[in-house]
Amino acid sequence: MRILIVEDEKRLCAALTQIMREQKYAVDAVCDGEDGYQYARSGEYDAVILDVMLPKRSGFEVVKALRREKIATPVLMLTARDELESKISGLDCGADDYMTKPFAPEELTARIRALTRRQGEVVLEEMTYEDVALELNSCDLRCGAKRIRLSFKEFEVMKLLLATPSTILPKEQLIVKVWGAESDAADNNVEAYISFLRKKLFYIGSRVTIQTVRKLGYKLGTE
Amino acid sequence: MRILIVEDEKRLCAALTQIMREQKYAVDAVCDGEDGYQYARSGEYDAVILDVMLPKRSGFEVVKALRREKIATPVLMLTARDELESKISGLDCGADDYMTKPFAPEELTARIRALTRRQGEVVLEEMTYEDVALELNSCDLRCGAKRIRLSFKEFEVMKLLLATPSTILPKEQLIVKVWGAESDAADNNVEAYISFLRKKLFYIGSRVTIQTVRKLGYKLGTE
DNA sequence: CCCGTAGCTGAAAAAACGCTGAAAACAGGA
DNA sequence: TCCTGTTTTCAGCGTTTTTTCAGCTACGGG
Repeated sequence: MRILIVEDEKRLCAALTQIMREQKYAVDAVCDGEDGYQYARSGEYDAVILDVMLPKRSGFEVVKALRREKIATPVLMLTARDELESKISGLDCGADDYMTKPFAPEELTARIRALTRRQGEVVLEEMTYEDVALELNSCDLRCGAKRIRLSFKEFEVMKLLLATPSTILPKEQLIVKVWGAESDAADNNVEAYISFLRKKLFYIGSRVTIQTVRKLGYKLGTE
Repeated sequence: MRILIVEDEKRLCAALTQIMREQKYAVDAVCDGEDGYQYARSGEYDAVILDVMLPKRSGFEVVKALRREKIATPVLMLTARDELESKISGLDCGADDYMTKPFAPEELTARIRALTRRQGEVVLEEMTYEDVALELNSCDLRCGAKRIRLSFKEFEVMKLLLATPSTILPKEQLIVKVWGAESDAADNNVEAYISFLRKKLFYIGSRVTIQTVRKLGYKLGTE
């Protein structure tokens, strides 16, 4: 779940971000109405938390503009207490809910839950190199019609290789990114996984290979 | 536009009725939870204003009962100020919005406008994937002529799986969306329901399967 | 051509993860 | 209240993933 926070007051913005992150939302935060509008119109968010008083464009303008473009992302407006007029115009502009400052974190999260309850999300993506594709949503490695499921760590390693297809990926970096900096994984762990991946690449009949660069690391190539 | 008001405090009830009538809504008012429930389940209202503290059945019970019967009429809950817990449970129970007492008439009308605006949304009859269909009104899972009733949680889980058929649905997300973010449901709860659903999919003879993606979650697929 | 280092890989052990049947706890309706 | 269907809990089991290890191969420098 992705949340966009549009709030110019630095401290509040940081607080909001933290609260939502704790609830496992992916948060982006911007601090003026123009940026808020530009980000929100991408349509990639599951909800927007929008202050009314903002530099450049007010929260009202932002919602109105979004709705005019048929962007239906739920919007929760933030208003100062005693700005009843704001509340009303906010809802009439097309916001889905509003909340007065200050507020309890629980209230915020409950409201966002209510707003996002009806959402579904669809993101399709894959990384490719030559004739192989790594399907990020299923962890499948595919070549033509043949496919095979990768385990979690295999997937992580393959992802890193595909991320920088032309450059050499040092073992050290693989260890840090896949096993974590703290871990005491040895070089041989990486070698084992490279071996697994080679078998799977072979199995699906790809002409992509993982090439060893002695003393330096690995890179993708073709036979 | 027809509005149902469920409020036991006589003066408040009269005030609400008057406010809404002034806005040209057709208003029915009842004063206990049982009546509120019976009236609301007729489904003939465009919105319900529902107090939490009510004789016979609490507002929570009423919403929950309505939602269980798949009555989607928007519900605005009324709670005393400082009953944050109530607010949260209200939204989690299936209410669409809440408002604290006392409140300004303009706020009430604005909120009702917001709630009734959402009515335009298209309501899906069923969600399908390959040879299975999930009937949203009856909670039945169907494959060809064979069908089986799902329990509420089974239904919720299946709905989420169907919402993103090609992508992996993490357990974490299932817990948050089905059990609620606050809940202390364990991974095993999800596993138990996946197991139930698999049995039912098998029972109706579908070729759809729920595939496990270790460490990541579940997704739908076919044998 | 030989040696030493680096890397590879099969097999097996260890750990993590997930599945499921059964029972208990719970909730709602008659 | 009891009964029924739902949800939670738990323990044991099976599977997959991950780690480990040992023997092997490939490479490059001298």
